[in-house]
Amino acid sequence: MPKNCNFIEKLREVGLRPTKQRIKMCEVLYNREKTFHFTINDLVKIISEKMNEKISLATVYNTVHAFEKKGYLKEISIDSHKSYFDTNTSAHHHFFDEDTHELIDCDESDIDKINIRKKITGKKINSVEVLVRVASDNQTQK
Amino acid sequence: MPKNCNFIEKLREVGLRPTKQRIKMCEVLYNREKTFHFTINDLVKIISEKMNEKISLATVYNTVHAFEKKGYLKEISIDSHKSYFDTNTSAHHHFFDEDTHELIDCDESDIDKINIRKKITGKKINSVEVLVRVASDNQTQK
DNA sequence: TCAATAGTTTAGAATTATTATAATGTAGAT
DNA sequence: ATCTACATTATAATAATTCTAAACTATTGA
Ligand SMILES: [Mn+2]
Ligand SMILES: [Mn+2]
Ligand SMILES: [Zn+2]
Ligand SMILES: [Zn+2]
Repeated sequence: MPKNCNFIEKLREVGLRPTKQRIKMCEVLYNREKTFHFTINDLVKIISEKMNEKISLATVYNTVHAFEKKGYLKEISIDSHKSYFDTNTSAHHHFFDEDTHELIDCDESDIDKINIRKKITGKKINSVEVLVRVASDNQTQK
Repeated sequence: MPKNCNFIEKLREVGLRPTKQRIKMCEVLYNREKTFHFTINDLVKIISEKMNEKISLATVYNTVHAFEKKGYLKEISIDSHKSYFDTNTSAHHHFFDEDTHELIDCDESDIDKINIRKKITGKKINSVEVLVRVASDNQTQK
């Protein structure tokens, strides 16, 4: 989704009513330079604290899932105890910082194309994604 | 963990008391030919239905986490709505069947070694795992 | 313009997964 | 056999998510 633009049109295009709440969420999610990785709680905090806008938690859940269904967001499974979402909806690889619990996108060029030799009969491959878990490299530690 | 063997010794070795419940769980988890992927609910069902053994849900949670901490089990994040565990505790790749929600191990030989060109300063790589999502390949479908 | 309508937001209740509590039970040591 | 630390259990508590039903709003078209 392009930045600094008419989210009303974008929402209409996919058949979502451009309500105040949805437009606000678009601003938070897509008015930025880089891919944004977040949890529902992150998003609620940003809207209520940084943007000083009252929004119901249920609406954030509803809207995030509406966006997901329409292809505006992608859910990422990294940590079974937390649900992450990603404004980059293409299949791509991630670094996951186990210290900060932060997700970082991996460029195409950072990892060679992955060749899968095994076939599962009757099944087609939908996506191939790599997760690289990293953590601080203090030799002094432990 | 070897199969058909003395789980009592194994448990003692890592400092877990070999209780009735833990031995039962070892039998379910490790008396099998292949890697076992399961959810807490799968495990409770197997113990109570197939093995006809009463066990408290809290004990299954406690014991799974005790095993995880001792390196007998590994948690796998695939689907943020469900927690999967794996009796194969080494870093390895998976196929995930989106139709059946089944996890399948990938052999070393099935995927070439993955070369990560990007470095994150001050961070070391803990693991590199690939998830291949597959689904039924019916041309007739949709 | 302005109701009619369908879709949306909301507060709060309900549900589900997981963890905590505290009483009871048991393994391992003496 | 007794003791003690640890484990199991039923149940309560918590946390994340979804449901419900009433109030609200964007859109349509008279
Ligand atoms: Mn979801
Ligand atoms: Mn866990
Ligand atoms: Zn991403
Ligand atoms: Zn596995």
